[in-house]
Amino acid sequence: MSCDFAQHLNEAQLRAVTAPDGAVLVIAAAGTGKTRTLTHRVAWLALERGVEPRRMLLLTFTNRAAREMLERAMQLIGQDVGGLWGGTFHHAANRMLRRHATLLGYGADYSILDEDDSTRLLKACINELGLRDKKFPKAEVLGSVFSLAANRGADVAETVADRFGAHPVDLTAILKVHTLYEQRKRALNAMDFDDLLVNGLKLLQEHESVAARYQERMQHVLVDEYQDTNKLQNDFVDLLASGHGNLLAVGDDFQSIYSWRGAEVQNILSFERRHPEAQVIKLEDNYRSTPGILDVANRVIAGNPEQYQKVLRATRPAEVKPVYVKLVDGGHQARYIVGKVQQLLDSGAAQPSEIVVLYRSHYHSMELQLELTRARLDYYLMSGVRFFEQAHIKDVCSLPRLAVNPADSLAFMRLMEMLPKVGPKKAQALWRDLGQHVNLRDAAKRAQLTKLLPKDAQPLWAEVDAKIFAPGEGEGDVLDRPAELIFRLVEAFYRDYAEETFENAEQRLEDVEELMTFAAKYDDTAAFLSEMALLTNLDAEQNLHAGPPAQTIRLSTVHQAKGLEWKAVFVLWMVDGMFPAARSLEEAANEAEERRLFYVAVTRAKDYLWLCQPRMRKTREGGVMLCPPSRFLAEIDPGLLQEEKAGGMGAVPRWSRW
DNA sequence: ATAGGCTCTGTTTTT
DNA sequence: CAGAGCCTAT
Repeated sequence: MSCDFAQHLNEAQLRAVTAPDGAVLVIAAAGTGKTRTLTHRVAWLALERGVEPRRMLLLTFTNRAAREMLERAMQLIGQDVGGLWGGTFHHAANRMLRRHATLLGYGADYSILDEDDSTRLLKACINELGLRDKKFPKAEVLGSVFSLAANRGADVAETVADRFGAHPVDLTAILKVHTLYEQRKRALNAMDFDDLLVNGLKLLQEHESVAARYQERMQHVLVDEYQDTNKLQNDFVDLLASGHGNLLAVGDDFQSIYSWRGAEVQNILSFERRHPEAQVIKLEDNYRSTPGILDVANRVIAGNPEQYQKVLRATRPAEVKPVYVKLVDGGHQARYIVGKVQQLLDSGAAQPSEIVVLYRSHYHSMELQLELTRARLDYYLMSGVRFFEQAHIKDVCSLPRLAVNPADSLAFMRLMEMLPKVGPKKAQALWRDLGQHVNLRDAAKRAQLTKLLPKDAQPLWAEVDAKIFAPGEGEGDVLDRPAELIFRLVEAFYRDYAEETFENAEQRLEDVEELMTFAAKYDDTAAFLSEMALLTNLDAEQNLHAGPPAQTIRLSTVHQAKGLEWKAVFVLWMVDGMFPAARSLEEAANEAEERRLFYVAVTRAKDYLWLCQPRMRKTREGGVMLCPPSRFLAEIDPGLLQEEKAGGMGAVPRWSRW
């Protein structure tokens, strides 16, 4: 049952793992065994220090990271770590708030609004205030500014003024929208993603007994990806650990890539100031990449004058240098990559699952997707579409949502708008006439609803209602069984609706099937819904489709590739305006973050790295536009790269129909 | 007045 | 590929 820590770890890792109580900051450069260190720390605390897993809190950036670490820790300890809290900040906050929301004036069964819900609600607020105007900022834009303010713990007015800079905006009107939005969320008994963090922190700050309870319970707080914490998360962690001071933070300031979401590199840079007795341990021995790749990585990041200077030290033998290819255009780039992928596969140099193509923005992968399809190469897109935010998933979840939270007007309207002759206006009128509260357990209320519906919808809904609320064979209330609830809605109504509404109804109904399988694990509708809302697209795919297909190459944004590694990495569109992104460069300070993003891309590679630079791109009007090479390429000494000539326009595919 | 169908446009990164 | 905006049918 014991575990030989000294044998599994290098000297620096071992110091981190066996550090005594108190604050510890681990600066873990890319590929230096950060996950290994964290999981061994958990195991060490459990085995050598006798800390029960349930007294540890492990905060991670993604659910995937949490799951991975818990699994590994479990293997090391040789027993279940079920009691260990592990997950994202949003998850941890939600877990606390589910228990104590009433202290903050929320109902215990509050809904969680995803981004789509938030935007809709904001739109409604803008309309209601009569501000819908070409010149008034769009709901999406306001949403992101409000969110930024929340995550920075900053003043909304200042953030808005800051964000819009010189552009003339009606600050007073924007603040009115914000106030109304906050009121509406309250009326809905709902929290958006930011509210989870805001209220999670507020709970601890304003309710000493609650804070004491969790401080007592969480004897050790461990935080992953610390460089990407924002003000709220940082305060949350500091507060939780303030009693015993047992806080272990792991991060790499070079990989801070979420400032646009309110992440504050200063949190990691000022850690020592805030925790003067903290031990600081640097991990610099890289086990992932070849020296050639590390040379490039070190070179790239040298352009950023951050505080914790560190050099990635190679532990692997030298092999080939990273490749730099100039290409004619996006099509050429796509054909080149497909060719190289085929070479890698044919030569046995890499398995499909060991290959990734990275890019700055989702749409950069369009041409490559076409080309891969033509070449009949399967690929797995780490997509930008969030599973839960797809229309059909939200449609079927609107019923359980309303079941849990009778004040959730968004869910109610969504449900009603699927009925014939019911659009936004009618749905709103219904909501008003029903007293802005629809408790599905109340049969009289449901009857009243049916009566208020337009004639075309009445018989349909009456039947749906009857089928959904028919006394079931199963035990307990249907409303408490999310899978059954969704199943009944689908059978009574949604299957037909989907077939009439969507071109790809079959596909969507398959998604719904998978959703039901997932839902079946829950006998608590509220728990199911918050889990759904907090799942990212990646997590959803892991959970619902039993992981990505093992034998396909991957396409991913650099952001989503954080924390992962592949044998062969291609980086697309190394062109100024795309990587770095034009919009990021509008503010000078963002260049450094784009550079860190490039650093993240480079350090994903274990053996092979290709940097691709097309010379031109298509414009909207069908013309072409010359692209200057990415400024980051110029920062790399030419000697560190091997330049490859990609012949002509690339081979024209044999089976091309054009 | 409102629902629903049609066309056009324009895309950073995500818990 | 979805969302805004316009048009038409009720």
